[in-house]
This record gives sequence, C-alpha cells and structure tokens, in this order.
Amino acid sequence: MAYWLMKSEPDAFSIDDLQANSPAHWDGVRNYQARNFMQQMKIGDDVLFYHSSCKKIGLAGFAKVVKEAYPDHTAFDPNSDYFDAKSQPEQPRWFMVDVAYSRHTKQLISLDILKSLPAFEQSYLTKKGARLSVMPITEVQWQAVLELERS
DNA sequence: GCCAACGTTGGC
DNA sequence: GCCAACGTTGGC
Repeated sequence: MAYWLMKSEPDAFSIDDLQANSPAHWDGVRNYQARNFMQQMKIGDDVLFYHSSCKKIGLAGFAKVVKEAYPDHTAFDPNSDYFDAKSQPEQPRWFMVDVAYSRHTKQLISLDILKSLPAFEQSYLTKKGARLSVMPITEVQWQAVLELERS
C-alpha cells in the first residue's frame, strides 16, 4: 500500500467537485514523471488531495485509488484541451487513474504548515521549483499529516 | 546527443 | 500578472 499526493487547481477540479462526482478519473496529466507515478498506483492506495494555484494552497482532502492506470482518452479527442496527436489509441502515451472521495481535511492544511513539518523537509512538494503534479508520499509524511488532523 | 528557445507550472 | 524553475522540442 502506497501513499500519493495529487495536485489540482480547485477552479478546475476541487475536493468539493470530487465529493460531488466520486469516483472521478484523473485526466489531463501530461508529464512523464507524473504519469509514471500514476502507473505505479494500486487500488486502495491513499491519496492526499492538494489545491494548487489558488488562494488557499494546501491539502484539502483525502481520496483513494479505485481504478489503476488506463489510457487517458482526452488525449485522443481533438476538441479536448488535453489533446495530444502523438498519443494514439493503439499506443497511448498518457494514462489516468480513478480516485474516490474519502473526506475533507478538518481544515485546509496550508503549504506553509507542510513546509514546517520535518517530515516534509525532503519531498517533491517542498523542493525548490517543484512542479510535479503527482508524487509519492512516504509513510512518515502520511503519518505527519494524520497527526495534524488529530490536533 | 547537445543546447537554445520555448512553453508550462505554480507560488508569490 | 510576474517570473523562476523546470520540462520539452527541434535544429544541428
């Protein structure tokens, strides 16, 4: 069982949207490293839902992987913002997973708080210039987040 | 296979 | 809206 963090711009898709449309497919990932991580996801893995590029940046909720990686069909659709002519149905380049809503965080766990946690001193999230939208989270980091939820 | 130009991400 | 830090592209 593994832990992951997935970023989403809440203006486009927020934790509220996931709650209202659960499970949802996580389409539109067009970065190889992020894709590779998604391909490692297993059913039942825990996901931290992160709101990026917005007023309240940070962890907004919890989700679970309910379907493992399969071709991202938005790459095949010329009308989609995520269309990629180089991804063909016979040989898809991009993949997505399905995630189901678990719950909101009690309150938003801001990026500042995350940065203040020793567990997150070394992470894809807080690393300078980090732009990865899908990343693994360690057991220690996961527990640190749960600890915040208890306090 | 190098690397300059370009596009994107995402915090501020 | 700015821009630093990246990732990707494409000419050579």
